[in-house]
Amino acid sequence: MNVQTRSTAQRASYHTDPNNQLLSAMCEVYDLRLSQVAHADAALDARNALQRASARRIIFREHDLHDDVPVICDGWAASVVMLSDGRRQILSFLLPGDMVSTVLLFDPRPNCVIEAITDVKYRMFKRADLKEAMLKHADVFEQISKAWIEEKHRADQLIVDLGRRTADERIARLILNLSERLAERGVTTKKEPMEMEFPLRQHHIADATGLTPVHVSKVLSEFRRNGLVKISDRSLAILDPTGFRRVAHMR
Amino acid sequence: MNVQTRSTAQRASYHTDPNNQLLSAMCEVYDLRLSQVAHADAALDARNALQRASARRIIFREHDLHDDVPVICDGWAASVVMLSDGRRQILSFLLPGDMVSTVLLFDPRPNCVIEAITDVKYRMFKRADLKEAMLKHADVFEQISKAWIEEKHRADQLIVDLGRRTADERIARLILNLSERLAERGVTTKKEPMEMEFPLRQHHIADATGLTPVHVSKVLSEFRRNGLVKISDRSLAILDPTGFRRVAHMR
DNA sequence: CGGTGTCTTGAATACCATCAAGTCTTGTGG
DNA sequence: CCACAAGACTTGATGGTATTCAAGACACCG
Repeated sequence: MNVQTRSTAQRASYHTDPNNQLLSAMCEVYDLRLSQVAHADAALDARNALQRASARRIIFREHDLHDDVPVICDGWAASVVMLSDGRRQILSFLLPGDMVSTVLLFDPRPNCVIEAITDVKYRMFKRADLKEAMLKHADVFEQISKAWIEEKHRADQLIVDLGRRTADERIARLILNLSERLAERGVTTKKEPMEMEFPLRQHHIADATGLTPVHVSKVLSEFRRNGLVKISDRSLAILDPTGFRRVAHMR
Repeated sequence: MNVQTRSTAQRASYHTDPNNQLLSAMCEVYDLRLSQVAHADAALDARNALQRASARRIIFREHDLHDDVPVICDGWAASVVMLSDGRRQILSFLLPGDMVSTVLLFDPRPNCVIEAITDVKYRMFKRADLKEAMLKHADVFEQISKAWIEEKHRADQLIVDLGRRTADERIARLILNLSERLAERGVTTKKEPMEMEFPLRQHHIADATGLTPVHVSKVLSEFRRNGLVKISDRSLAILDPTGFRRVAHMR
Protein backbone atom coordinates (compact mmCIF):
# COMPACT_ATOMS: atom_id res chain seq x y z
CA MET A 1 0.00 0.00 0.00
CA ASN A 2 2.81 2.35 0.89
CA VAL A 3 4.53 1.47 -2.32
CA GLN A 4 1.57 2.67 -4.30
CA THR A 5 1.43 5.77 -2.16
CA ARG A 6 5.01 6.62 -2.96
CA SER A 7 4.67 6.06 -6.65
CA THR A 8 1.64 8.30 -7.10
CA ALA A 9 3.03 11.12 -4.99
CA GLN A 10 4.75 13.39 -7.42
CA ARG A 11 7.99 15.13 -6.71
CA ALA A 12 7.51 18.86 -6.28
CA SER A 13 9.55 20.96 -8.66
CA TYR A 14 9.00 24.21 -10.44
CA HIS A 15 9.84 22.46 -13.67
CA THR A 16 6.56 20.60 -13.44
CA ASP A 17 4.62 23.83 -13.15
CA PRO A 18 3.53 25.28 -16.46
CA ASN A 19 1.83 28.15 -14.70
CA ASN A 20 4.70 29.60 -12.80
CA GLN A 21 4.66 32.86 -14.62
CA LEU A 22 6.75 34.76 -12.13
CA LEU A 23 9.75 32.54 -12.47
CA SER A 24 9.49 32.31 -16.24
CA ALA A 25 9.12 36.07 -16.54
CA MET A 26 12.23 36.49 -14.43
CA CYS A 27 14.19 33.98 -16.44
CA GLU A 28 13.05 35.63 -19.62
CA VAL A 29 14.48 38.89 -18.36
CA TYR A 30 17.76 37.20 -17.79
CA ASP A 31 17.61 35.74 -21.25
CA LEU A 32 16.90 39.18 -22.72
CA ARG A 33 19.81 40.66 -20.88
CA LEU A 34 22.07 37.79 -21.71
CA SER A 35 21.17 37.57 -25.37
CA GLN A 36 23.30 40.66 -25.77
CA VAL A 37 26.23 38.93 -24.16
CA ALA A 38 28.62 36.36 -25.47
CA HIS A 39 28.73 33.10 -23.53
CA ALA A 40 25.28 33.67 -22.17
CA ASP A 41 25.10 30.34 -20.41
CA ALA A 42 28.24 30.98 -18.45
CA ALA A 43 27.02 34.42 -17.45
CA LEU A 44 23.68 33.03 -16.32
CA ASP A 45 25.38 30.42 -14.26
CA ALA A 46 27.61 32.96 -12.65
CA ARG A 47 24.80 35.32 -11.82
CA ASN A 48 22.19 32.99 -10.46
CA ALA A 49 23.61 29.53 -10.27
CA LEU A 50 21.48 26.80 -8.81
CA GLN A 51 22.33 26.38 -5.15
CA ARG A 52 21.58 23.58 -2.77
CA ALA A 53 20.78 23.27 0.92
CA SER A 54 20.11 20.02 2.71
CA ALA A 55 17.16 19.46 5.00
CA ARG A 56 17.12 21.41 8.27
CA ARG A 57 19.81 23.80 7.10
CA ILE A 58 19.39 27.54 7.16
CA ILE A 59 19.50 29.14 3.74
CA PHE A 60 19.18 32.71 4.77
CA ARG A 61 20.01 34.22 8.09
CA GLU A 62 18.17 37.04 9.80
CA HIS A 63 19.72 40.50 9.80
CA ASP A 64 22.34 39.60 7.22
CA LEU A 65 22.43 41.98 4.32
CA HIS A 66 21.71 40.45 0.97
CA ASP A 67 21.95 41.68 -2.57
CA ASP A 68 20.08 38.64 -3.81
CA VAL A 69 16.57 37.33 -3.70
CA PRO A 70 16.33 33.55 -3.49
CA VAL A 71 13.70 31.64 -5.43
CA ILE A 72 12.96 28.06 -4.46
CA CYS A 73 13.33 25.70 -7.41
CA ASP A 74 12.90 22.34 -5.75
CA GLY A 75 11.88 21.12 -2.31
CA TRP A 76 10.14 22.81 0.63
CA ALA A 77 11.40 25.59 2.90
CA ALA A 78 9.95 27.86 5.58
CA SER A 79 10.34 31.45 6.78
CA VAL A 80 10.72 31.29 10.53
CA VAL A 81 10.81 33.91 13.25
CA MET A 82 12.68 32.85 16.36
CA LEU A 83 12.23 34.48 19.73
CA SER A 84 14.97 34.71 22.31
CA ASP A 85 13.29 32.20 24.61
CA GLY A 86 13.13 29.54 21.93
CA ARG A 87 9.58 30.02 20.76
CA ARG A 88 9.30 29.76 16.99
CA GLN A 89 6.71 30.92 14.50
CA ILE A 90 6.61 29.91 10.85
CA LEU A 91 5.37 32.79 8.71
CA SER A 92 4.98 30.78 5.53
CA PHE A 93 5.97 27.62 3.78
CA LEU A 94 7.88 28.09 0.55
CA LEU A 95 7.12 25.69 -2.28
CA PRO A 96 8.93 25.26 -5.57
CA GLY A 97 8.54 28.38 -7.67
CA ASP A 98 8.05 30.69 -4.68
CA MET A 99 10.13 33.77 -4.26
CA VAL A 100 11.16 33.89 -0.61
CA SER A 101 9.48 37.23 -0.18
CA THR A 102 8.66 40.17 -2.39
CA VAL A 103 9.82 42.39 0.47
CA LEU A 104 13.37 41.31 -0.31
CA LEU A 105 13.09 43.15 -3.61
CA PHE A 106 13.13 46.39 -1.66
CA ASP A 107 14.67 45.62 1.70
CA PRO A 108 18.06 43.91 1.98
CA ARG A 109 17.46 43.05 5.62
CA PRO A 110 15.05 40.15 6.14
CA ASN A 111 13.26 39.83 9.44
CA CYS A 112 13.18 36.07 9.46
CA VAL A 113 15.28 33.02 8.80
CA ILE A 114 14.75 30.77 5.78
CA GLU A 115 15.06 27.13 6.72
CA ALA A 116 15.16 24.17 4.37
CA ILE A 117 12.58 21.52 5.28
CA THR A 118 13.56 18.98 2.64
CA ASP A 119 16.69 19.16 0.56
CA VAL A 120 16.23 22.34 -1.42
CA LYS A 121 17.51 23.76 -4.67
CA TYR A 122 17.24 27.49 -5.15
CA ARG A 123 18.47 30.31 -7.34
CA MET A 124 19.66 33.72 -6.32
CA PHE A 125 18.48 36.67 -8.41
CA LYS A 126 20.18 40.02 -8.05
CA ARG A 127 17.89 42.54 -6.47
CA ALA A 128 19.18 45.32 -8.71
CA ASP A 129 18.45 43.26 -11.82
CA LEU A 130 14.94 42.48 -10.70
CA LYS A 131 14.13 46.06 -9.78
CA GLU A 132 15.37 47.22 -13.14
CA ALA A 133 13.43 44.49 -14.92
CA MET A 134 10.33 45.40 -12.96
CA LEU A 135 10.42 48.95 -14.28
CA LYS A 136 11.29 48.01 -17.85
CA HIS A 137 9.16 44.94 -18.50
CA ALA A 138 5.44 45.18 -17.89
CA ASP A 139 5.02 41.43 -17.49
CA VAL A 140 7.65 41.23 -14.77
CA PHE A 141 5.96 44.09 -12.96
CA GLU A 142 2.67 42.26 -13.34
CA GLN A 143 4.01 38.98 -11.98
CA ILE A 144 5.70 40.62 -9.03
CA SER A 145 2.52 42.52 -8.20
CA LYS A 146 0.67 39.24 -8.28
CA ALA A 147 3.19 37.64 -5.95
CA TRP A 148 2.85 40.62 -3.65
CA ILE A 149 -0.95 40.33 -3.53
CA GLU A 150 -0.74 36.61 -2.91
CA GLU A 151 1.87 37.00 -0.18
CA LYS A 152 -0.11 39.61 1.71
CA HIS A 153 -3.33 37.69 1.32
CA ARG A 154 -1.77 34.59 2.82
CA ALA A 155 -0.31 36.60 5.70
CA ASP A 156 -3.70 38.13 6.43
CA GLN A 157 -5.38 34.74 6.37
CA LEU A 158 -2.81 33.42 8.80
CA ILE A 159 -3.48 36.33 11.14
CA VAL A 160 -7.16 35.44 11.19
CA ASP A 161 -6.40 31.75 11.70
CA LEU A 162 -4.07 32.40 14.62
CA GLY A 163 -6.26 35.06 16.17
CA ARG A 164 -9.68 33.54 15.84
CA ARG A 165 -9.63 29.86 15.00
CA THR A 166 -9.36 26.67 17.04
CA ALA A 167 -6.55 24.15 16.74
CA ASP A 168 -8.65 21.84 14.55
CA GLU A 169 -9.48 24.61 12.13
CA ARG A 170 -5.93 25.89 11.94
CA ILE A 171 -4.44 22.52 11.15
CA ALA A 172 -7.11 21.57 8.65
CA ARG A 173 -6.78 24.91 6.90
CA LEU A 174 -3.01 24.63 6.75
CA ILE A 175 -3.26 21.26 5.07
CA LEU A 176 -5.95 22.42 2.65
CA ASN A 177 -4.00 25.54 1.74
CA LEU A 178 -0.89 23.53 1.03
CA SER A 179 -2.84 21.05 -1.04
CA GLU A 180 -4.37 23.88 -3.08
CA ARG A 181 -1.02 25.53 -3.65
CA LEU A 182 0.43 22.24 -4.80
CA ALA A 183 -2.54 21.61 -7.06
CA GLU A 184 -2.08 25.03 -8.70
CA ARG A 185 1.46 24.05 -9.49
CA GLY A 186 0.32 20.78 -10.93
CA VAL A 187 2.42 18.71 -8.57
CA THR A 188 -0.60 17.02 -7.03
CA THR A 189 -4.06 16.04 -8.16
CA LYS A 190 -7.42 17.41 -7.22
CA LYS A 191 -8.98 14.00 -7.64
CA GLU A 192 -10.14 12.18 -4.55
CA PRO A 193 -8.57 10.89 -2.49
CA MET A 194 -6.48 14.04 -2.68
CA GLU A 195 -2.99 12.82 -2.18
CA MET A 196 0.26 14.73 -1.96
CA GLU A 197 3.85 14.68 -0.97
CA PHE A 198 3.95 15.95 2.61
CA PRO A 199 7.43 16.37 4.07
CA LEU A 200 6.35 18.42 7.11
CA ARG A 201 7.14 17.14 10.56
CA GLN A 202 4.56 17.71 13.25
CA HIS A 203 6.73 20.37 14.81
CA HIS A 204 6.56 22.31 11.53
CA ILE A 205 2.79 22.19 11.72
CA ALA A 206 3.01 23.27 15.35
CA ASP A 207 5.24 26.24 14.54
CA ALA A 208 2.99 27.29 11.68
CA THR A 209 -0.25 27.06 13.66
CA GLY A 210 0.98 28.47 16.96
CA LEU A 211 0.41 25.17 18.78
CA THR A 212 2.61 22.62 20.55
CA PRO A 213 3.81 19.47 18.80
CA VAL A 214 2.00 17.41 21.41
CA HIS A 215 -1.30 18.97 20.60
CA VAL A 216 -0.73 18.69 16.87
CA SER A 217 -0.21 14.98 17.36
CA LYS A 218 -3.49 14.70 19.23
CA VAL A 219 -5.47 16.62 16.63
CA LEU A 220 -4.01 14.64 13.73
CA SER A 221 -4.81 11.40 15.53
CA GLU A 222 -8.36 12.62 15.90
CA PHE A 223 -8.52 13.45 12.18
CA ARG A 224 -7.25 9.98 11.37
CA ARG A 225 -9.72 8.31 13.72
CA ASN A 226 -12.53 10.19 11.98
CA GLY A 227 -11.39 9.02 8.58
CA LEU A 228 -10.60 12.52 7.36
CA VAL A 229 -6.96 12.04 6.40
CA LYS A 230 -4.35 9.39 6.04
CA ILE A 231 -0.72 10.23 6.73
CA SER A 232 2.04 7.81 6.01
CA ASP A 233 5.54 7.80 4.75
CA ARG A 234 5.85 11.56 4.11
CA SER A 235 2.69 11.69 2.10
CA LEU A 236 -0.80 12.81 2.99
CA ALA A 237 -4.19 11.92 1.57
CA ILE A 238 -7.41 13.77 2.28
CA LEU A 239 -9.86 10.89 2.40
CA ASP A 240 -12.98 12.95 3.06
CA PRO A 241 -12.54 16.37 1.44
CA THR A 242 -16.08 17.47 2.26
CA GLY A 243 -15.83 16.60 5.91
CA PHE A 244 -12.36 18.04 6.10
CA ARG A 245 -13.43 21.33 4.57
CA ARG A 246 -16.25 21.46 7.07
CA VAL A 247 -13.75 21.15 9.91
CA ALA A 248 -11.72 23.92 8.30
CA HIS A 249 -14.77 26.11 7.74
CA MET A 250 -13.86 26.34 4.08
CA ARG A 251 -16.36 25.67 1.34
CA MET B 1 -6.40 65.97 36.35
CA ASN B 2 -8.48 64.85 33.43
CA VAL B 3 -8.55 68.38 32.16
CA GLN B 4 -4.79 68.42 31.97
CA THR B 5 -4.86 65.02 30.34
CA ARG B 6 -7.15 66.25 27.61
CA SER B 7 -5.18 69.36 26.94
CA THR B 8 -1.84 67.59 26.50
CA ALA B 9 -3.22 64.84 24.29
CA GLN B 10 -2.65 66.03 20.77
CA ARG B 11 -5.08 65.49 17.96
CA ALA B 12 -3.80 63.03 15.38
CA SER B 13 -3.63 64.40 11.88
CA TYR B 14 -1.34 63.89 8.95
CA HIS B 15 -0.87 67.63 8.82
CA THR B 16 1.17 67.43 11.99
CA ASP B 17 3.49 64.87 10.48
CA PRO B 18 6.49 66.37 8.75
CA ASN B 19 7.82 62.93 7.91
CA ASN B 20 4.96 61.50 5.97
CA GLN B 21 6.88 61.16 2.79
CA LEU B 22 4.48 58.77 1.11
CA LEU B 23 1.59 61.13 1.21
CA SER B 24 3.66 64.12 0.25
CA ALA B 25 5.23 62.23 -2.65
CA MET B 26 1.76 61.30 -3.82
CA CYS B 27 0.47 64.81 -3.51
CA GLU B 28 3.52 66.09 -5.30
CA VAL B 29 2.69 63.81 -8.18
CA TYR B 30 -0.75 65.28 -8.32
CA ASP B 31 0.72 68.74 -8.26
CA LEU B 32 3.07 67.78 -11.06
CA ARG B 33 0.21 66.43 -13.08
CA LEU B 34 -2.02 69.32 -12.30
CA SER B 35 0.54 71.99 -12.99
CA GLN B 36 -0.08 71.20 -16.62
CA VAL B 37 -3.78 71.82 -16.22
CA ALA B 38 -5.80 74.95 -15.81
CA HIS B 39 -7.97 75.18 -12.70
CA ALA B 40 -5.70 72.81 -10.81
CA ASP B 41 -7.55 73.13 -7.52
CA ALA B 42 -10.84 72.14 -8.98
CA ALA B 43 -9.31 69.15 -10.71
CA LEU B 44 -7.58 68.04 -7.51
CA ASP B 45 -10.79 68.32 -5.59
CA ALA B 46 -12.64 66.32 -8.17
CA ARG B 47 -10.09 63.56 -8.27
CA ASN B 48 -9.36 62.99 -4.63
CA ALA B 49 -11.66 65.12 -2.56
CA LEU B 50 -11.52 64.83 1.17
CA GLN B 51 -14.17 62.45 2.38
CA ARG B 52 -15.58 61.84 5.82
CA ALA B 53 -16.88 58.89 7.78
CA SER B 54 -18.20 59.03 11.32
CA ALA B 55 -17.11 56.63 14.04
CA ARG B 56 -18.16 52.99 13.67
CA ARG B 57 -19.07 53.43 10.03
CA ILE B 58 -17.65 51.24 7.31
CA ILE B 59 -15.54 53.11 4.78
CA PHE B 60 -14.76 50.29 2.48
CA ARG B 61 -16.66 47.10 2.03
CA GLU B 62 -15.20 43.69 1.32
CA HIS B 63 -15.45 42.27 -2.17
CA ASP B 64 -16.52 45.55 -3.70
CA LEU B 65 -14.44 46.58 -6.64
CA HIS B 66 -12.64 49.86 -6.24
CA ASP B 67 -10.69 52.06 -8.61
CA ASP B 68 -9.44 54.12 -5.69
CA VAL B 69 -7.02 53.70 -2.85
CA PRO B 70 -8.03 55.51 0.32
CA VAL B 71 -5.47 57.29 2.48
CA ILE B 72 -6.40 58.23 6.03
CA CYS B 73 -5.92 61.95 6.66
CA ASP B 74 -7.40 62.30 10.11
CA GLY B 75 -8.67 59.96 12.81
CA TRP B 76 -8.24 56.22 13.38
CA ALA B 77 -9.57 53.31 11.35
CA ALA B 78 -9.07 49.53 11.23
CA SER B 79 -8.94 46.78 8.63
CA VAL B 80 -11.18 44.01 9.86
CA VAL B 81 -11.85 40.47 8.70
CA MET B 82 -15.25 39.14 9.68
CA LEU B 83 -16.08 35.46 9.81
CA SER B 84 -19.53 34.10 9.15
CA ASP B 85 -20.08 33.13 12.78
CA GLY B 86 -19.39 36.64 14.04
CA ARG B 87 -15.74 36.24 15.02
CA ARG B 88 -13.73 39.29 14.05
CA GLN B 89 -10.01 39.89 13.57
CA ILE B 90 -8.40 43.28 13.13
CA LEU B 91 -5.47 43.07 10.72
CA SER B 92 -4.16 46.54 11.39
CA PHE B 93 -5.00 49.93 12.77
CA LEU B 94 -4.79 52.79 10.31
CA LEU B 95 -3.45 56.07 11.60
CA PRO B 96 -3.40 59.46 9.87
CA GLY B 97 -1.11 59.30 6.86
CA ASP B 98 -1.54 55.55 6.32
CA MET B 99 -2.54 54.19 2.98
CA VAL B 100 -5.18 51.54 3.66
CA SER B 101 -3.05 48.90 2.01
CA THR B 102 -0.39 48.82 -0.66
CA VAL B 103 -2.10 45.73 -2.02
CA LEU B 104 -4.94 47.95 -3.21
CA LEU B 105 -2.52 49.47 -5.70
CA PHE B 106 -2.61 46.20 -7.59
CA ASP B 107 -5.77 44.43 -6.55
CA PRO B 108 -9.15 46.11 -6.79
CA ARG B 109 -10.74 43.52 -4.53
CA PRO B 110 -9.89 43.98 -0.85
CA ASN B 111 -10.18 41.00 1.47
CA CYS B 112 -11.25 42.99 4.49
CA VAL B 113 -13.50 45.79 5.61
CA ILE B 114 -12.23 49.23 6.60
CA GLU B 115 -14.03 50.54 9.64
CA ALA B 116 -13.79 54.01 11.11
CA ILE B 117 -12.92 53.97 14.81
CA THR B 118 -13.13 57.70 15.39
CA ASP B 119 -14.57 60.17 12.95
CA VAL B 120 -12.28 59.88 9.97
CA LYS B 121 -11.26 62.05 7.06
CA TYR B 122 -9.71 60.35 4.08
CA ARG B 123 -8.77 60.92 0.46
CA MET B 124 -9.26 58.62 -2.48
CA PHE B 125 -6.40 58.32 -4.94
CA LYS B 126 -6.97 56.77 -8.34
CA ARG B 127 -5.16 53.46 -8.62
CA ALA B 128 -4.28 54.11 -12.25
CA ASP B 129 -2.72 57.45 -11.37
CA LEU B 130 -0.65 55.96 -8.59
CA LYS B 131 0.60 53.06 -10.68
CA GLU B 132 1.59 55.44 -13.40
CA ALA B 133 3.30 57.75 -10.93
CA MET B 134 5.09 54.80 -9.42
CA LEU B 135 6.71 53.96 -12.73
CA LYS B 136 7.52 57.53 -13.68
CA HIS B 137 8.69 59.04 -10.41
CA ALA B 138 11.46 57.33 -8.54
CA ASP B 139 10.54 58.92 -5.22
CA VAL B 140 6.96 57.66 -5.43
CA PHE B 141 8.25 54.19 -6.18
CA GLU B 142 10.59 54.51 -3.23
CA GLN B 143 7.87 55.63 -0.82
CA ILE B 144 5.49 52.92 -1.91
CA SER B 145 8.20 50.29 -1.52
CA LYS B 146 8.81 51.59 1.96
CA ALA B 147 5.12 51.39 2.78
CA TRP B 148 5.06 47.82 1.49
CA ILE B 149 8.04 46.82 3.64
CA GLU B 150 6.46 48.41 6.67
CA GLU B 151 3.08 46.83 6.02
CA LYS B 152 4.49 43.34 5.60
CA HIS B 153 6.75 43.72 8.59
CA ARG B 154 3.82 44.67 10.79
CA ALA B 155 1.78 41.75 9.48
CA ASP B 156 4.64 39.35 10.22
CA GLN B 157 5.03 40.73 13.72
CA LEU B 158 1.33 40.26 14.34
CA ILE B 159 1.57 36.65 13.20
CA VAL B 160 4.28 36.02 15.76
CA ASP B 161 2.33 37.82 18.46
CA LEU B 162 -0.86 35.85 17.83
CA GLY B 163 0.92 32.55 17.36
CA ARG B 164 3.44 32.63 20.16
CA ARG B 165 2.74 35.28 22.75
CA THR B 166 0.57 35.46 25.86
CA ALA B 167 -2.32 37.87 26.35
CA ASP B 168 -0.19 40.23 28.45
CA GLU B 169 2.51 40.41 25.83
CA ARG B 170 0.09 40.91 22.96
CA ILE B 171 -1.72 43.78 24.62
CA ALA B 172 1.44 45.49 25.83
CA ARG B 173 3.02 45.16 22.39
CA LEU B 174 -0.05 46.54 20.68
CA ILE B 175 0.01 49.61 22.89
CA LEU B 176 3.76 50.11 22.45
CA ASN B 177 3.53 49.71 18.68
CA LEU B 178 0.77 52.27 18.47
CA SER B 179 2.68 54.66 20.67
CA GLU B 180 5.77 54.31 18.49
CA ARG B 181 3.80 54.86 15.31
CA LEU B 182 2.23 57.96 16.78
CA ALA B 183 5.61 59.21 17.97
CA GLU B 184 7.06 58.80 14.46
CA ARG B 185 4.27 60.97 13.19
CA GLY B 186 4.98 63.54 15.85
CA VAL B 187 1.46 63.41 17.25
CA THR B 188 2.65 62.23 20.64
CA THR B 189 5.72 62.63 22.76
CA LYS B 190 8.40 60.16 23.67
CA LYS B 191 8.87 61.87 27.00
CA GLU B 192 7.76 60.09 30.11
CA PRO B 193 5.08 59.61 31.06
CA MET B 194 4.38 58.68 27.45
CA GLU B 195 0.94 59.98 26.85
CA MET B 196 -1.26 59.70 23.81
CA GLU B 197 -4.70 60.02 22.40
CA PHE B 198 -6.20 56.53 22.62
CA PRO B 199 -9.63 56.18 21.04
CA LEU B 200 -9.69 52.36 21.04
CA ARG B 201 -12.45 50.55 22.86
CA GLN B 202 -11.50 47.36 24.65
CA HIS B 203 -13.31 45.35 22.00
CA HIS B 204 -10.94 46.83 19.40
CA ILE B 205 -7.99 45.63 21.45
CA ALA B 206 -9.67 42.25 21.77
CA ASP B 207 -10.21 41.96 18.03
CA ALA B 208 -6.65 42.98 17.31
CA THR B 209 -5.07 40.59 19.81
CA GLY B 210 -7.32 37.59 19.26
CA LEU B 211 -8.72 37.75 22.80
CA THR B 212 -12.13 38.38 24.33
CA PRO B 213 -13.17 41.82 25.59
CA VAL B 214 -13.58 40.35 29.06
CA HIS B 215 -10.02 39.15 29.16
CA VAL B 216 -8.70 42.43 27.81
CA SER B 217 -10.45 44.20 30.65
CA LYS B 218 -8.79 41.91 33.18
CA VAL B 219 -5.32 42.35 31.71
CA LEU B 220 -5.65 46.13 31.54
CA SER B 221 -6.84 46.22 35.14
CA GLU B 222 -3.77 44.23 36.08
CA PHE B 223 -1.54 46.68 34.18
CA ARG B 224 -3.16 49.56 36.01
CA ARG B 225 -2.82 47.86 39.40
CA ASN B 226 0.89 47.41 38.72
CA GLY B 227 1.32 51.06 37.85
CA LEU B 228 2.29 50.36 34.27
CA VAL B 229 -0.32 52.43 32.48
CA LYS B 230 -3.05 54.93 33.15
CA ILE B 231 -6.12 54.99 30.92
CA SER B 232 -8.73 57.67 31.21
CA ASP B 233 -10.95 59.68 29.02
CA ARG B 234 -9.79 58.26 25.67
CA SER B 235 -6.16 58.85 26.43
CA LEU B 236 -3.44 56.51 27.60
CA ALA B 237 -0.22 57.13 29.49
CA ILE B 238 2.58 54.63 29.88
CA LEU B 239 3.70 55.38 33.42
CA ASP B 240 6.51 52.83 33.60
CA PRO B 241 7.96 52.40 30.10
CA THR B 242 10.76 50.11 31.29
CA GLY B 243 8.47 47.76 33.13
CA PHE B 244 5.96 47.88 30.32
CA ARG B 245 8.56 46.99 27.71
CA ARG B 246 9.65 44.10 29.92
CA VAL B 247 6.09 42.77 29.91
CA ALA B 248 6.03 43.15 26.13
CA HIS B 249 9.43 41.51 25.72
CA MET B 250 10.60 44.54 23.82
CA ARG B 251 13.81 46.28 24.63
C1' DC C 1 24.96 0.24 19.45
C1' DG C 2 23.96 4.54 21.63
C1' DG C 3 22.27 8.91 20.15
C1' DT C 4 18.97 11.75 18.16
C1' DG C 5 14.76 12.92 16.22
C1' DT C 6 9.84 11.77 15.77
C1' DC C 7 5.54 10.50 17.34
C1' DT C 8 2.10 8.90 20.80
C1' DT C 9 -0.48 8.82 25.04
C1' DG C 10 -1.95 10.02 29.75
C1' DA C 11 -2.16 13.07 33.78
C1' DA C 12 -1.94 17.50 35.79
C1' DT C 13 -2.08 22.31 35.08
C1' DA C 14 -2.49 27.07 33.10
C1' DC C 15 -4.54 30.25 30.42
C1' DC C 16 -8.15 32.18 28.42
C1' DA C 17 -13.25 31.77 27.20
C1' DT C 18 -17.85 31.77 28.58
C1' DC C 19 -21.57 32.97 31.44
C1' DA C 20 -23.70 36.10 34.38
C1' DA C 21 -24.73 40.12 37.05
C1' DG C 22 -24.06 44.69 37.98
C1' DT C 23 -22.26 49.70 37.38
C1' DC C 24 -21.61 53.54 34.74
C1' DT C 25 -21.70 56.21 30.58
C1' DT C 26 -23.58 57.67 26.20
C1' DG C 27 -26.99 58.48 23.10
C1' DT C 28 -31.79 59.16 21.68
C1' DG C 29 -36.56 60.08 21.22
C1' DG C 30 -40.57 61.59 23.69
C1' DC D 1 -35.00 67.60 30.22
C1' DC D 2 -36.03 63.16 31.47
C1' DA D 3 -36.63 58.23 30.62
C1' DC D 4 -35.07 54.53 28.60
C1' DA D 5 -32.08 51.75 25.70
C1' DA D 6 -27.72 50.50 24.22
C1' DG D 7 -22.92 50.37 24.73
C1' DA D 8 -18.76 50.03 27.60
C1' DC D 9 -16.45 48.26 31.36
C1' DT D 10 -15.75 45.42 35.63
C1' DT D 11 -15.72 41.39 38.47
C1' DG D 12 -16.47 36.65 40.01
C1' DA D 13 -17.63 31.83 39.10
C1' DT D 14 -17.14 28.06 36.10
C1' DG D 15 -15.52 25.47 32.12
C1' DG D 16 -12.88 24.09 28.03
C1' DT D 17 -8.95 24.14 25.13
C1' DA D 18 -4.35 23.79 24.77
C1' DT D 19 0.12 23.48 27.44
C1' DT D 20 3.36 21.25 30.24
C1' DC D 21 5.41 17.29 32.07
C1' DA D 22 6.59 12.65 31.68
C1' DA D 23 7.37 8.14 29.87
C1' DG D 24 7.71 4.99 26.29
C1' DA D 25 7.81 3.15 21.27
C1' DC D 26 9.89 3.43 17.00
C1' DA D 27 12.94 4.71 13.08
C1' DC D 28 17.18 6.33 11.29
C1' DC D 29 22.08 7.23 11.21
C1' DG D 30 26.88 7.57 12.13
